[in-house]
Amino acid sequence: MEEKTMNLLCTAEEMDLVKTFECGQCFRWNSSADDEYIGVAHGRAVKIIKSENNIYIDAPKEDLPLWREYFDLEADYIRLSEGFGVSEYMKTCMDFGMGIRILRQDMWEALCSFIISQCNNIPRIKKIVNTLCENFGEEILYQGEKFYSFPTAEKIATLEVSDLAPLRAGYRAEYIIEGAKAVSTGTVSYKMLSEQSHAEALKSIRAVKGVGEKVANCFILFGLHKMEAFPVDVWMKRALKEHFPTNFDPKTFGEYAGLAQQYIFYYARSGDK
DNA sequence: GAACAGGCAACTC
DNA sequence: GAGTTGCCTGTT
Repeated sequence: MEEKTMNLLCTAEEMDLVKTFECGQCFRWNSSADDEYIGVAHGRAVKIIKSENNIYIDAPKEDLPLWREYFDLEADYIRLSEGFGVSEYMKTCMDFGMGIRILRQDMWEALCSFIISQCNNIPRIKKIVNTLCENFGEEILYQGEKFYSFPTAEKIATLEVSDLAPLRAGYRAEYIIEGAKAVSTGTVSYKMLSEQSHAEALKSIRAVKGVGEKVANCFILFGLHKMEAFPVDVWMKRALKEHFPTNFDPKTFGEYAGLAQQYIFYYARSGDK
């Protein structure tokens, strides 16, 4: 074990590794053992573990602020949830999902990943994303194993659809390249979009071919960390139909509706309903 | 082999 | 603007 730089990140109560990494928001974190995940973010491979009641990360002390930001640990999710209402159902969802952190992922990585997600299940999304990184990312050696950074939009923008054939991404390949071009040319920029309202950002990102309502909202929530974004997929449709009035408006949840969405979504996907 | 999947664009009315 | 259809690929 080369864990000489393990540093305390937060308590296990603040962040639940399984919930955070398995709730469908990210595709590059994998369990490497019990209570242990390895992922690639900020161009580095990093291990994170749960021990006793704490979460430790294999990163130097000076990088802790960076990782605390990535895991959104400065936000108090209990307080952000105050507008979610007090229905039994919402309480159940929140209890079940407590410990989920909405990651501050790289904008381009989120855009690309959720373009790939359309009409796909998580294992296949992970496989395609992984192949994309292996083929076009930079090699990262970590604890004797090879990992790969997420390729830059600039790099992907230079490719042809045929170059992406190894991904087996099907009709999404064209959309990946369209997204890469939009980001690399600055048509889509973090600065611009983060300064826009949710509605404006939605319009901006939907101008990219292959980005519809659902992918756009995932992008805004996970790539821009605008918490009012409320992605509705088939799971959410089912849950909303069952537990909320017809024509339910996410605005009811307030400006952190996206967090409510994650709690509902994660609970719906758990199989308990 | 047909139907379908965590969605989208293009087309129809 | 609401509804339908084809799309790559993999799985059932």
